[in-house]
Amino acid sequence: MANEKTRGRLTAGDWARAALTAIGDGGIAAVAVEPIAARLGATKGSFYWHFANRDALVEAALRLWEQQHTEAVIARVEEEPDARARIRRLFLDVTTGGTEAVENRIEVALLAAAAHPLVAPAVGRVTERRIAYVADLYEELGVPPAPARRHALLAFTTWMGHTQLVHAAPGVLPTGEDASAYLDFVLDSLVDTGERS
Amino acid sequence: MANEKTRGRLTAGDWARAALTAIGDGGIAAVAVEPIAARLGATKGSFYWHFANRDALVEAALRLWEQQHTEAVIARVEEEPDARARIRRLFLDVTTGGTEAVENRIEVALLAAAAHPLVAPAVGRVTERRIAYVADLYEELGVPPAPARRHALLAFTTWMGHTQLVHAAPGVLPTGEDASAYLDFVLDSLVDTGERS
DNA sequence: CCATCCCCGTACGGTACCGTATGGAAACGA
DNA sequence: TCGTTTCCATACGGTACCGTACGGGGATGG
Repeated sequence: MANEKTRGRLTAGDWARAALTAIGDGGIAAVAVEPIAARLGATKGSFYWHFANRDALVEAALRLWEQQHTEAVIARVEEEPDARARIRRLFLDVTTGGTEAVENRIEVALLAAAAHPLVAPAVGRVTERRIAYVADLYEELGVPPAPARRHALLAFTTWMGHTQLVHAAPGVLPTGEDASAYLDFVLDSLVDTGERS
Repeated sequence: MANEKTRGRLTAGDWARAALTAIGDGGIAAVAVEPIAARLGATKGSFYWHFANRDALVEAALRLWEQQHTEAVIARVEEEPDARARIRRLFLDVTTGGTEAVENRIEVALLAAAAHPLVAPAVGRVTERRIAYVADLYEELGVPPAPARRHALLAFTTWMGHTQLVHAAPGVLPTGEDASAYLDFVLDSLVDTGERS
């Protein structure tokens, strides 16, 4: 499999993508030059021409993640016309993809590495960006800013927890037909913005 | 600091505790014999007398975690007389402890390592055990088994997400007085078992 | 006081990875 | 075609860790 386009020569982007994949497979510790080089069918000689050292590769992978897994998802959700539909879409996008979704594995790995000096700022920015976006969605539903922020925090918390649960113990979640029913149950509890009180 | 009691000689339990601490600090990968030995003021010679290899140490640490961080927490919550109070207590116990809570760091690290062959079964058992316990709490509130299971899943999901958020980006959460207000907001959304529909 | 066993330190070989040095092949402009 | 630049493989030293071998000291029972 490896890399079929640009056969032979590699770009810095190729290395960054491979590093991000490695993060999904084995966490930050799996961003090791020699194993990734082998996976790309190359050697360290190539790597140290494109990057100064291992940390630079980690940074490049994080930039890739920060750009792809935040802005891209938001852009996709923005296609939905209705704000209520966007919230549902946000959860569906993340839930669909199954247990082995690479996206989720990367999320979990980076969350666990939040103490890492290179990871911390990226995770912080992405988290704040996502919560702010969800808060905007609630405001579009007519919720005032302060409660919108609360609802966004709870929705994001639920989203993270769900991702973790799917990743760590998929067996406890409902399967088949019950799966979508449970998802509706969760979404209803999040989209209910307190009309009753 | 190191280990002051049992000065000199070490037990297998000492190694297991140190390994669990290491997991909290740097994940499964941080369970390395020589660094832990240094932290205990000993050498590998001691370790390989008490354990066959590194995997055995990981297993011992996981057994310690599985026992302490599940049954102990449940036992403490069981002290609360009212079921509603128990649910709140469950969240308060986990939230209180601050950002740097060792407990949370271990949770996050193990969740991220759920793909590890030694970690997977432990995480699976603990997860199922916790969800079943929360489902029991909801049933004590008069909720039938099926919806109780759904509510327990959502509550546990929220709990996990909250733990992740506290660990990865504590800055996005409300601080000071708003913190407990937000917590009440979350708890209300979880303890509300659908009386309105 | 001595022998035995428990516990541990030291020394060694092996593996995996980081980073550097250097030569050379492939692409490219003139 | 030829020189130059771009890109990469090989080889090397250094570090951190795993697991084994072995020897010795300290506790303990007689």
